[in-house]
Amino acid sequence: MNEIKTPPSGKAEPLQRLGEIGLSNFAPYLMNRIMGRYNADLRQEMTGLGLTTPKMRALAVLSVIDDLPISELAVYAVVEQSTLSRSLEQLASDGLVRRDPDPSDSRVTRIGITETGRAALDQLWPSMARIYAQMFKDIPDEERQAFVTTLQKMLKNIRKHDF
Amino acid sequence: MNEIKTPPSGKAEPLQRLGEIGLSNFAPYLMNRIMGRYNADLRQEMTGLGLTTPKMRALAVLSVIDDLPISELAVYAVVEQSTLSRSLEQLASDGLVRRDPDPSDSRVTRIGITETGRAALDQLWPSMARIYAQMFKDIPDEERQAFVTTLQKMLKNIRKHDF
DNA sequence: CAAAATAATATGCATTTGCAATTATAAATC
DNA sequence: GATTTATAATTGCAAATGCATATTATTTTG
Repeated sequence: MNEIKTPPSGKAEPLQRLGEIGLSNFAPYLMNRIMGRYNADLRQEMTGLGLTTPKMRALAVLSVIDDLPISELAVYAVVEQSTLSRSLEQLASDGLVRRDPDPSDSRVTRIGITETGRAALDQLWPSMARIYAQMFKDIPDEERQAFVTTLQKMLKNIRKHDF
Repeated sequence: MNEIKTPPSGKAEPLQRLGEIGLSNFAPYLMNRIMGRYNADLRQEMTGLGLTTPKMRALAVLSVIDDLPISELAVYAVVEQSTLSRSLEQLASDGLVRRDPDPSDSRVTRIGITETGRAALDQLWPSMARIYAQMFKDIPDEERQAFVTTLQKMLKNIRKHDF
């Protein structure tokens, strides 16, 4: 009772509606709810540090993969290119990132994180880790791992780029 | 190789940084990436129908749980209350929702979906279902079910309200 | 190799957003 | 039961967002 009905096989069925699935069985709904809270909670911590969600995301990505072209960073950071452009302007003027012209393609600007940028992120990290831990409270390691594995498959299924 | 290091046991460890975990092992990152795509893909379909993300979310929730106070709807729909207030204004004037005063508490306005609202959502639903199917392509039913179960636990862990 | 098509970034602008403050009502406290 | 405190919803406003476009550089094509 309460699981998603599986089509018997093959044949196209009259599309199951959201009301029949139920909000709490619809993965995208649950994910939006969870990430809504996660991002809102984090935003509170960021404002104290003068960061916004796009800025924080850019820094977070750069802390792992450095020296990215802006367009690639936009994909990784899940921020609109135009929004990111403006965020980077500020991050650069605050000395949290560096802008380097790409030597082989002069259209490209590569973004790198500075020591100051890393420090800013480090200040935020404990909050991120805390909210992360809260999310997975009482969820066994094995389940967590399986969950991440599924997420990786989903990203592969849905993403538009190869990264 | 490439899994999250588990603290040996007990003792507090020097916090593991994001770079060590890796973006593709960090669940919130993956979830933001996936939902970013999901929402962006959906937005495209919505604009054709004159809907925005907040409006669509309100309708989607109402299609499952009707006659909600605005403040509760805001939580379910993951939309800021002030934003929702304005979205509902438009939905109401377009005849997609109904606004009823709560009989027992005159501060409260209860929102209900109209037939027209349901019809609008029905028009969008095939796209939602298609993107949903794409997300879970080649992911076995059992895995999908386990994934949703974990999501439900996570929401319980992180949410601020009892619903 | 000139012309056209594609790509990376920035920017103008209208719209949307989120925060704080406001208004109206209800509940709690003294 | 009057006063304080809390809750629901709206609204003013500055800031952020997304789209379309502009600009510059590269690649492709004829």
